[in-house]
Amino acid sequence: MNLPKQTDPDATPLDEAARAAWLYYVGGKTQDQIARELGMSRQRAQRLVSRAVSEGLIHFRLEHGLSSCLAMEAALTRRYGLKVVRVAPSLGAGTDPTKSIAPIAAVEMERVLASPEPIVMAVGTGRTLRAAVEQIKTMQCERHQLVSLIGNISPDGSASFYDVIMRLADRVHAAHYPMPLPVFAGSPRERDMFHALDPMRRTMELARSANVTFVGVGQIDDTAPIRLDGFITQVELEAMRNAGAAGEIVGWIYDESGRYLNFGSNLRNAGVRVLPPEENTVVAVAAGEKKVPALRAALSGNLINGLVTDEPTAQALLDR
Amino acid sequence: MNLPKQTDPDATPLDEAARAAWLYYVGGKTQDQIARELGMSRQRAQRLVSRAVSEGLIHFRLEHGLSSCLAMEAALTRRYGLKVVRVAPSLGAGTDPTKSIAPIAAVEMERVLASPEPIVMAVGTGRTLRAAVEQIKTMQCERHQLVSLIGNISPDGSASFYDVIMRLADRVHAAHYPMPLPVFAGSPRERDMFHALDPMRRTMELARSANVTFVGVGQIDDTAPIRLDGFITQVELEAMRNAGAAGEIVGWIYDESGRYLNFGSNLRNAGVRVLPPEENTVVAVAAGEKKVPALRAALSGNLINGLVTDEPTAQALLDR
DNA sequence: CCACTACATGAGCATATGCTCAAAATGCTT
DNA sequence: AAGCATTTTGAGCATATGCTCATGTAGTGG
Repeated sequence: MNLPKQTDPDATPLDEAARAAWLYYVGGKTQDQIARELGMSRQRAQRLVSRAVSEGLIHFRLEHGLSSCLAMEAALTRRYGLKVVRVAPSLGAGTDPTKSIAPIAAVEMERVLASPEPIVMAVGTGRTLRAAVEQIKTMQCERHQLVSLIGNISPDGSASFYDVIMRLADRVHAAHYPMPLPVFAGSPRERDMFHALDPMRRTMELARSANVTFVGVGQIDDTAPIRLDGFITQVELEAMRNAGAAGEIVGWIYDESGRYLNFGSNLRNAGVRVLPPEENTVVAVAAGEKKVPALRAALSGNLINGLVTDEPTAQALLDR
Repeated sequence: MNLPKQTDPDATPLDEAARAAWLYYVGGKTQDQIARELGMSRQRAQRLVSRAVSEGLIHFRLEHGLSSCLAMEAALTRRYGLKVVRVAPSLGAGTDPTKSIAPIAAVEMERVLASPEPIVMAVGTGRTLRAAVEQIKTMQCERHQLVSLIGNISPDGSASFYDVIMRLADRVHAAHYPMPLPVFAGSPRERDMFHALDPMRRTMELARSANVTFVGVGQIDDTAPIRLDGFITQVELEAMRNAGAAGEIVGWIYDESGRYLNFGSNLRNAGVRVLPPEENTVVAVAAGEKKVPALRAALSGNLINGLVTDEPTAQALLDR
């Protein structure tokens, strides 16, 4: 056995965690061995490993497509004519589906960003997308441009609630264009004023020219994120539901056949809405029983031509 | 809790292993929970997880460059003017360095193969390279061409001892050109006869035109792989050592300043030797104390302009 | 149809892991 | 420099993991 090494003096705490995780997962050593090698207590080694996992320093990636998931991907492609489909294995009914689709969505985003041609990638917001971005590996993407589809000022005035674009830009080192706007303007007139600003116009134009777009999908029910996060009021939500609201993408509410409502909060939405894609690719990242109607509507209205979801959701979209 | 699911009737054993590993590593569940969810005994779940790891269905990847390794990479780049350098964290003095460099080399090869332009990748053989290829993820690389630098018939007549190119082609679905040749011909004349064959000529030409080359590096001492695998005799090895042999790349032996010996077994080598790269990239994948002199020689003779190695080896190459 | 090999299974157990808690260290404010 | 809050540390312990071994089960060749 080796003599206990002194820990490198110039190692950051994260370095130590990464090294411990490397020894544990790649080297297959026990935490006891690692502790001895690194000259620390076993508990400290244990904490470093667990920290590395929770901080995302080490990633687990399934390199084997599960045949059941592959079958669903093929079926979804056929049924809805999609360009991009990934179905993540479920983690069981009790678990937040975000946990399973985030790593898969991250791989898909990496694949897109690996393109050597300069691309414009537009992104929405939301918990799911945020989780996915956290799992993306660091890359050098100076050639690409990232643009947000949606304002980054939430109703309480704080910037960046689920600040997807900034995190993404951090990770992949690309030029990025957030929208210094409220998500919803106070009135249609106020929104028009914002839109008249020159830099805003340019950013929105960039967003509309995106080659690839990644968005979340919100359900319209009592748990509607757009309502829970305080973007629209309960009253407004009810009105939209009565008008046939079925789902929402970057705050734009559409009905069950995927047509945007020309009504209510949509008149105040200050962001860029996603239009049925032609050459470009629009990938929805969403899973969960509650989101099935919203996804079905977006798919039948061809608002999206790509999907990252999990097994139960895929199954639900295929049933019937 | 969920009712125990019946295992899918159409799931292959590997599918089950992959699913168990997904639930374990990505889902963070205990093997007990997994066993219940999948309707099997805990031991079975345990075996599935361990199988998924050993079969490489699940990969562990460090997403955080250790500062000490990054520093060495920078230093090696500066010292030897390299285009590609990766230094893997060590797994401790007792552990086979192959284990640590294989995953890093795999990432590097994936990066090269991700190129959308068609490329020609030449590969050597060896334990290390073979281990790296096993860790490469499956890809669709129909646009690329893979070519072997070295015959695939070993001295005992069996084809494919460390059949790197076939495995690689399997994984990445690219056109591939092995060399249906013995590694060493019986005599220079016999070698010339092989080389006169038309298909052989074309393959060798392809190999010489490679954009990127990945090779192992063999030491020339009592543990020389070229000797242990029975390619040359002890007597021949001694003669080469006396003539100044310092290392070997795809069976071609070079001296301490990286010049190929015009002598002995080199006169019978039927493969394509690696020449000092100009536009193209030649990456050596090798680590271990024993390989340091061979690596140093290859580096100072500019036989290679890329290196994947581990921490102690990098340190040794930088010391002095 | 039987004997044989090779591999899969579950029980039992030694060991590894991760959680909780109290003590110690660190940093920040006054 | 003292006091307070926050974080880090290791001990102890309950639980999870993985190994060994005895037994079972399928597949193969006589």
